[in-house]
Amino acid sequence: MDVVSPELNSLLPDEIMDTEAIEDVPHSQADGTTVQSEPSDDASVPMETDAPVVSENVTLCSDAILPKPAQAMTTSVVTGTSVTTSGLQKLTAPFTISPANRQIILNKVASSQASEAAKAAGNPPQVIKQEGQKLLVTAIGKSGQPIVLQLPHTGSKPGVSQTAGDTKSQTPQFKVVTLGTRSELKPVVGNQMTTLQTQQLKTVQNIKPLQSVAVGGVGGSQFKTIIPLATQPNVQQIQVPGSRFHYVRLVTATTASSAGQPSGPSTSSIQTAKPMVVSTGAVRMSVPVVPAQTMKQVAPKPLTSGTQVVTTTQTQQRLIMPATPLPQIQPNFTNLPPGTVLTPAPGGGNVGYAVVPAQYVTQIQQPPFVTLASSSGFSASTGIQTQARLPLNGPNKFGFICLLYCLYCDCFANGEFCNNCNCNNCFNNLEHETERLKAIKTCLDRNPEAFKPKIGKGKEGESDRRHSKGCNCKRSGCLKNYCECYEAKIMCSSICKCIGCKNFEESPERKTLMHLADAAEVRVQQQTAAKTKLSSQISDLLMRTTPVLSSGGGRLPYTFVTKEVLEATCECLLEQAKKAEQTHQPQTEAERMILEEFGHCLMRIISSAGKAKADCASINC
DNA sequence: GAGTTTGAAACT
DNA sequence: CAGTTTCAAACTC
Ligand SMILES: [Zn+2]
Ligand SMILES: [Zn+2]
Ligand SMILES: [Zn+2]
Ligand SMILES: [Zn+2]
Repeated sequence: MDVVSPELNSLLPDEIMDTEAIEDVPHSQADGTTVQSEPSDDASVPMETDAPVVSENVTLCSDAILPKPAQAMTTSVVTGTSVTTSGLQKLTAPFTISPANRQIILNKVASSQASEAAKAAGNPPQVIKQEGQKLLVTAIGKSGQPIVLQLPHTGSKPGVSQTAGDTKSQTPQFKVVTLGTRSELKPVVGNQMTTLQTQQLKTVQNIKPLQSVAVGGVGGSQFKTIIPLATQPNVQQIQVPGSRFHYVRLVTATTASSAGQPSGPSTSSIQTAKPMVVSTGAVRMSVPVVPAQTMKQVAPKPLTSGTQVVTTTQTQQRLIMPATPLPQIQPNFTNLPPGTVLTPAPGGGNVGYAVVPAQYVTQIQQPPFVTLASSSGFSASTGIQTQARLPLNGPNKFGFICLLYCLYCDCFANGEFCNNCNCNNCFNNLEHETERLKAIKTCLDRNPEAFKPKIGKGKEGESDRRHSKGCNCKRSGCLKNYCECYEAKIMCSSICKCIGCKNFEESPERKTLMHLADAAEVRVQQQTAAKTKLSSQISDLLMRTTPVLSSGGGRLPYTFVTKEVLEATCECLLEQAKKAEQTHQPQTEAERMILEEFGHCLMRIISSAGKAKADCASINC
């Protein structure tokens, strides 16, 4: 999955929801509508808490609440995305966030399966297609071997992203096939497809069977998850072993536990089972979040005894968890199996659902509803990993931490993989997909808006542009780039909590600043124009004087310092004088500046003359 | 380029 | 919600 880049995110919001997207999804309902979690629908959908059911286009939160009708219909956004083939590699968009900003998450297929599949597969077509239970990607990797994605043995997979790992999947060389990134989908949905996007789409477009789960929040903030479906949408697949409900795990299972882990608590610490039931208007999903390895150690409990249903928001989203206070439960969210993603609903914070890697889901025979055990290495209140910090030797951006604190790394915060930045021990890359997904989840848990642009898009005109949270400046007067409002070139609004704000319409300071900025810009332009003119005069002169030089080696000063050159030079000097005056430079400084400029002009003239002479010399020879 | 200032987000 | 900590970027010299 990928988080849509800010730019994309801002572009997609509403448009992405259009019906076209739905049409592209084969498994969408015939009428093109999606199942929404409207109250009325809730009753109609037989969902039991124990049986995690995910039907096609399931909207976890009722979209009906959304402001726009168009959004209500939405659902299908292919997430996931990037097919990494030898030629196409999309590093950005590590995870996908729905238009309204929500995210999606996916699971990975066990690497072993993938590798085996890869061996078995020949050279399939060039499109990703589903054959029975396998998803074959015909693209050839660097190794020359076809990439094969194997779906969970049972069949369909509502997996969101698939990473086809070759035998080396644990190494940086594994191929990752993600199904649909927002950026890639966007083209499909909208009309604005860029060339790049088109290219990226090529490979992914054919993955039609999709299952989309949209978790809607109130008021337009909803999470959407689109999961590739195998053949038929089978609800309740999650709980029945061997059923079609699977998530595709893209990265090798071993990855989580091995190499990449910095200090480890991330994977090994997952020892408790956390039954989670997310009910949406139409669907309720119960996902025992427990590492496959530890499943047996967990004593299954009746859902009723140790769980509680938490209903958040007006929609029917609910989380069914052990009846422990939320604060205590939260830490466990971080201990989900590698690849598990939680998608908190906006606003509520405790609403959402968990997507568990297929490997874990399939192994769950009896959803163990157990009391969650506390895990070490995680903050009790936030669930953020605290003990895995890497020693900071350098300026980091620092890899692992950077994943934990998305704000510390712009790349990660922007939903991109680190690339060409100076991160140390960076984990924000494909090689650490597991950690990365976890980090994404953590960030979203903490702040559902984490990957959302802070500045409103301003749909109807620019008046709408404003900081989503407002600034909190204390000393900058909101007239320096320290202020996010000012940095975005927008004025502070009522939601800002700044002190001593000078960044408002009538602010004299702001006006002065604006004028100064404008004046500076004008000066730069004038100066540039003057220099350009001088250069052209000189070169022009050069052309005209060449004959003179070649004929008899006249005296260069008189040859080059013509009326035009003099005028151009004077213009430069005058510009410099103006500049000095506008910046209130003392006379001595002004004189120095002008003389300096004069020196520059002379140098240009001399340089030109020298060149001309040299050229003549070479010509004569 | 080194050092300082600043405010967002995390954390308590 | 308020105070503190941490960080990277903005800014200054
Ligand atoms: Zn980084
Ligand atoms: Zn401000
Ligand atoms: Zn502001
Ligand atoms: Zn302000």
